[in-house]
Amino acid sequence: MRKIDLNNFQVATSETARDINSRIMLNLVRKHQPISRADLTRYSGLQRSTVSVITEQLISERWLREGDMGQSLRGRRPTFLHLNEDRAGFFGINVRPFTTNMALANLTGDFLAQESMPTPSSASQFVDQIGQRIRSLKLEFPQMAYEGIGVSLPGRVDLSSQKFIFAPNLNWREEDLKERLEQATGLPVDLENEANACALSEFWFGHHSDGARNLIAVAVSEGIGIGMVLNGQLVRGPSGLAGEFGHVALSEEGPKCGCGNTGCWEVYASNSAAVRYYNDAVAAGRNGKGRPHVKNGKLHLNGKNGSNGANTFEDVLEGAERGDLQALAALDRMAHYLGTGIAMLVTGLAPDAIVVVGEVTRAWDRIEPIINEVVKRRSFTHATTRIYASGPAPQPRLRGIIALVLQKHFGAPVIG
Amino acid sequence: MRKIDLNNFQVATSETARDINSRIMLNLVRKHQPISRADLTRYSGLQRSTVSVITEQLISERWLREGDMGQSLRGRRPTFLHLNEDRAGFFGINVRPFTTNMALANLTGDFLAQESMPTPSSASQFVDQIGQRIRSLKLEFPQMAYEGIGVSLPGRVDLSSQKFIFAPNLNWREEDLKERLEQATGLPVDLENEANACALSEFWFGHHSDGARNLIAVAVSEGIGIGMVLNGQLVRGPSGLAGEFGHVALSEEGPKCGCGNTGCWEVYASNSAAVRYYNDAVAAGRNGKGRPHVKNGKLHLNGKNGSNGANTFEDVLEGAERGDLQALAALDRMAHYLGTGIAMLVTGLAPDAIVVVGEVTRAWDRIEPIINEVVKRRSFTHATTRIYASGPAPQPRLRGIIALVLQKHFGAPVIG
DNA sequence: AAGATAAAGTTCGAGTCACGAACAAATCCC
DNA sequence: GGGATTTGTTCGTGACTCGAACTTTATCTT
Repeated sequence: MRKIDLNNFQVATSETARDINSRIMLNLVRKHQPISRADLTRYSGLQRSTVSVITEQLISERWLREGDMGQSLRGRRPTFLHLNEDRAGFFGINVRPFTTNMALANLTGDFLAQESMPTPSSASQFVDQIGQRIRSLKLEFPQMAYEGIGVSLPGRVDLSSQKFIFAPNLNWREEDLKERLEQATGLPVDLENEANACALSEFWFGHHSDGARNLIAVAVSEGIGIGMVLNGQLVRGPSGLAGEFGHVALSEEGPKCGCGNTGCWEVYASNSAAVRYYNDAVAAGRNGKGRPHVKNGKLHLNGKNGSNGANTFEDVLEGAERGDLQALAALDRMAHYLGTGIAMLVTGLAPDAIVVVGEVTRAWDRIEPIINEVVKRRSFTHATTRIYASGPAPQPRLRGIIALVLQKHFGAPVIG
Repeated sequence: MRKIDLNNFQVATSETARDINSRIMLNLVRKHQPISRADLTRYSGLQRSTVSVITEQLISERWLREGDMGQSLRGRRPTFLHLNEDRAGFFGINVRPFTTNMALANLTGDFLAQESMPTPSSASQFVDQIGQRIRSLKLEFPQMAYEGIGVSLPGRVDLSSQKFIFAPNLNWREEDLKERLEQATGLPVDLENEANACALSEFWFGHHSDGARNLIAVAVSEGIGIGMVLNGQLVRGPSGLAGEFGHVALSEEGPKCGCGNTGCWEVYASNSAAVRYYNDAVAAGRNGKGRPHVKNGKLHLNGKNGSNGANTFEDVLEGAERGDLQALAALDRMAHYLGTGIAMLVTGLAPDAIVVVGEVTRAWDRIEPIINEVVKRRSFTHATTRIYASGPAPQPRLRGIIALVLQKHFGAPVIG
């Protein structure tokens, strides 16, 4: 039950009922297509007449289209309805520190086109380049009705100003990206944190989560970001800062983190942490020791990510695939701490599922049992959260940011 | 934006709009009463005619009543509307390990009667005794229309079966309390975890949280329970287990907790923990030492809560009020760890506010600065969460469980 | 082959609802 | 007392869902 927000509510008009029921129809078609009007009445509980009128309207607005006839044991054969794949173009843009991906998707969430480019060094250049690509894609697919743009960012987006803040790995200035991109393209733009995008992707496209309304995405890269869908809604907190579990301390003591705190989860379990473990082990190996440096009971931090030894997380992963013992040990250690943090999420939020996203899932076979063991040992035993690597969808962030824009048409209208 | 739950949704009928708008009216009256119809049209954006019809209906159903005339600078004077205090009796029952409180509240949430009794030793006796008291209260207030019963429990309630599970401090068997109480009283019954009740109390009755839609309650007693309101909704997780942050480990090593894990937050920061600190200090004092027992780097656990020295948390609080240094040290230590856990919540969920509930708030002046210092140092600095002790409301659990039942009439109808 | 049966889908009148204009009531100012 | 102003009500209109009746298109039975 939701409390009505008296600072920001919507009264119901005579069109509200149609609004709600159209959304329900769209969702039923999305889930069950191809589906007949008769089945829609059965699933929805609405009257046949009402379903007829609503679908007629959705067809005339090109959200739905009629397809083939279905079979029936006796009586008139049903006409199948489908989502209209030609309608509604959504652009999704996934900005990562070095690479930016872009896709054009239709109503069903399928990608019609996909592009990749080096991430520009400033927001201005980004707006220019994206604007240009969108214009040329629009020319390439002239029959689409374009609906909006979603941008996934490696940082948090302030909810009220829609400016993005905190992109430690992106050297853009805090700018009004949303408005500038809207002006450049003439389309509505939504910015979102990448972990939130991953959570949305699982929520809207993950078939396993059929009835799951509480999902958490753990986006592991240079840091760790958490995206939460609870009660079927993205949890962003009052200003968009919710989800920084990556900066929760796993122990009172511990290595210093860039955020000012010490012992943050992401200092132990991010890609950078694995690189550090690996470099330390390699260095220690050269010194004739078998263990990483430890000074007064604390981990020894070798400056910034992988600066010592110049290894990258890619190197660690490749090493592990080759069977390099030091790389495997680094990964195992990372997995152990991933498990520790995930145990915290399982205990505190008891979601249906937790999805791990990031390069590290390439080594999922290796790390999964470690994570499971730690979670089993260190979490509240009654929760039955499933933990898995982000599915076969190649680009969770990109699909998630598409889900964000799709939501506007498939989500329940906010009333009351 | 909410995704429509296709396993469990509600279509809109012709009455849906009225449903929604009535709720909005009720909420506006609740917030602004006394208020005129004219002001309701201004706040709501509905037409004067619509407001007239809706209020007339709400008055005929006795939700609202007309009151005095208001003033106006010119023109006809407005008729004030109020919530009808005589309508709608809600029973709230707060079950704690030793004492059970009960209250009868009206639409405005004011208590008309309040009772207290020792907590029965079994659920059967509980149902019998409560049934009897409710029958006699109904006779005492015959004009009320009774709407429901809410029960706050020191444990978690399974969402699907509505059985309560996990009441480590309550020796009742896992039983179908809900149905039995409904049969005994003829009223709908809702069970809820006490921390969730506290969160609801703050959300519905805390005037400070005017626009706050993300609140967390930290209920500190023998253990630590967390109740979360995020996006204006209680977060219970798929089966009602969300909120067990009390069993998140603050460090890899640490004292064993009853849950099986080690180093749980509540082992460090609950009332029982403070008693343990105090008893250890007293024992150490007798041994001529000034510090608690420590064995191989771990805290020394003296059996169960306060068994050594037979002190209670009440003793610690009284000791602190008298200025007993050992009691003050125990409290300070508890406060430190309360801060550590709260920092986790601030970092991970960045709510508008965190409310601390429990006996420990009697020493709030002492512990607040300690908590604030730890939170400031150990949480993500960008969040602006306010932390305070549960307000002057004498019985947060009781008010919260009333809020739970009130929600049914003031919450937004679930559509789509 | 004709009629019965059944399922899909449409049409239409009735009831509910919010809207908005017109109207009635109450009060102040000059 | 008359105009201005604000509150609150009445009533016709259009949007919506409902449900019954009806049409269309099949299969099954005899």
